[in-house]
Amino acid sequence: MTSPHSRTLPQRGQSLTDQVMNHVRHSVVTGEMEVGRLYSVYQLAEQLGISRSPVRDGLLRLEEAGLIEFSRNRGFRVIPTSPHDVAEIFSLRLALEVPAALRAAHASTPALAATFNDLEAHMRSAAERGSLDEFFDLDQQVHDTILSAAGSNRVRGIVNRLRDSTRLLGVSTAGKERSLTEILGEHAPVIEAINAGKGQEAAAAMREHLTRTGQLLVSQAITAQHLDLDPDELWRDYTTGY
Amino acid sequence: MTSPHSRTLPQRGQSLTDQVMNHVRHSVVTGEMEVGRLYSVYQLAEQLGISRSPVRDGLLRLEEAGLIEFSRNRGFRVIPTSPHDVAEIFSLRLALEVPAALRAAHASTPALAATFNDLEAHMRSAAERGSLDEFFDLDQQVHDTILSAAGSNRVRGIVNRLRDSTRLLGVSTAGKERSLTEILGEHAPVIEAINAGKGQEAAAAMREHLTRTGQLLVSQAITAQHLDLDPDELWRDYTTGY
DNA sequence: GCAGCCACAGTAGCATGTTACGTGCAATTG
DNA sequence: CAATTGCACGTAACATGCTACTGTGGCTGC
Repeated sequence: MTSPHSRTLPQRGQSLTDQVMNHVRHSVVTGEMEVGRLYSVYQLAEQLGISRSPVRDGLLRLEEAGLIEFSRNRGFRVIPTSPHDVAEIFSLRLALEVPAALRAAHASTPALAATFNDLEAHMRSAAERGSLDEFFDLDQQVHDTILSAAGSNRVRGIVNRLRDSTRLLGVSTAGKERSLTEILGEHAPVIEAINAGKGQEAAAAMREHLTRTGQLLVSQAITAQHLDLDPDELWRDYTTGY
Repeated sequence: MTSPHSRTLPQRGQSLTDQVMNHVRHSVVTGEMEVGRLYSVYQLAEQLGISRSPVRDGLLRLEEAGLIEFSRNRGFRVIPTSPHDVAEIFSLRLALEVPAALRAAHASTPALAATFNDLEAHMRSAAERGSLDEFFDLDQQVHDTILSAAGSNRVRGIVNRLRDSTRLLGVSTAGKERSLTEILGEHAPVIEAINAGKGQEAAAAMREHLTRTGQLLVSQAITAQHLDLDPDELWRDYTTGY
């Protein structure tokens, strides 16, 4: 059971700890692991055919990131992402990524523009094919590239961590292909403004994009969890000031 | 040495892992551990008289927080905090804490005001006694309380993690007692505005406070590391847009 | 029927053995 | 003398044994 059989494809550089983290993240978005249900380190280690150490290490890091929660002597569970959480996360992204777009515009280069155009083309392709996984992956890359161009390396890490918490909602409920081309359409002005070096416009476009996406996800979270909340009011509560 | 003797006092809540994290943090600010030098898990475990597991766990979490860095099969080292890092960190805090001050003002209550006044009194006392440790501890509590009142729980975690990275600079170089009363004087308007429910004023005062502190720390970092940089220019580079 | 007690199962946390790998050094060779 | 290769050492990463603790369900007594 714990022997190193076929599954042990080490996949260069990728430590078992990282693999565990990816496995859990992936299992959550695919629904393989239920939110709220208790799991144990023992169980997961056996399932993956590895020992408890890397499993424990990975889970500890996921706990640090706020994705899971340990219940003392009972196991761990995936923390449900409430509409409040979604609103808070997007208020954060507004605070961080809107200024980053402005800064990225000021640091615009031809090489950067080429990267953006490339990413945009791929996104269009993914959207037409309706490939959700790929689309969201590219979406993240666009945002990451912007943050990188803005020289905000710490923000990159923070935003990437926040993304984990929202993705399970995003992928599971955003089944509308219409949303994909819509989101794509929101990216264009951001990229265009950055490439043109127009900071204020880039910031405004980014704000628009994040606001739309955030409001959409908040609404989806509310309906998915059968809650009786006013999405607009909730959104306003959390984004006031940002 | 490694046998389960008297040291096995269960000690509520405080796990060995946490103790390790605190030890490393403390050792860094006191200069007991040199920035950039290689240390090993083995070494540290023996020094603390515990096994490698909790040491490793704690260091892994510190790595996640960005305080240390593992070099595969070589050991770990404390990551140096460059003036650029300081500037980036404060640009982040500006983006997060200024809106939080505004939100806190909107959520002001008498109980909150009492907490603030209490903290302020303690800070004054600490400043007069020149107790740096205590002062910075209280400073952090003030900021934490503001974030808490603003309902930004994720921001609390993020800011607290950022603080670790700047503290080693702050404590080791900010030896001037003048700075303490100065910082204290900057807190007053923030607290006052929050208690009065005046959001805009609270935000402006927080911006002022963070700007001053950040610029001071950037300058200190530059001189401490004997670099030839213009603090104002560096500061402007990182805080544009925030 | 209810409350308190107790025994049980499962878990987190810690200790320690094991393995494979990166690094620097020294010996060897062209 | 310089470059290359082989080797020894120290380390991270992983595996696994162990123990104390805690929440849970069944049992007993009232």
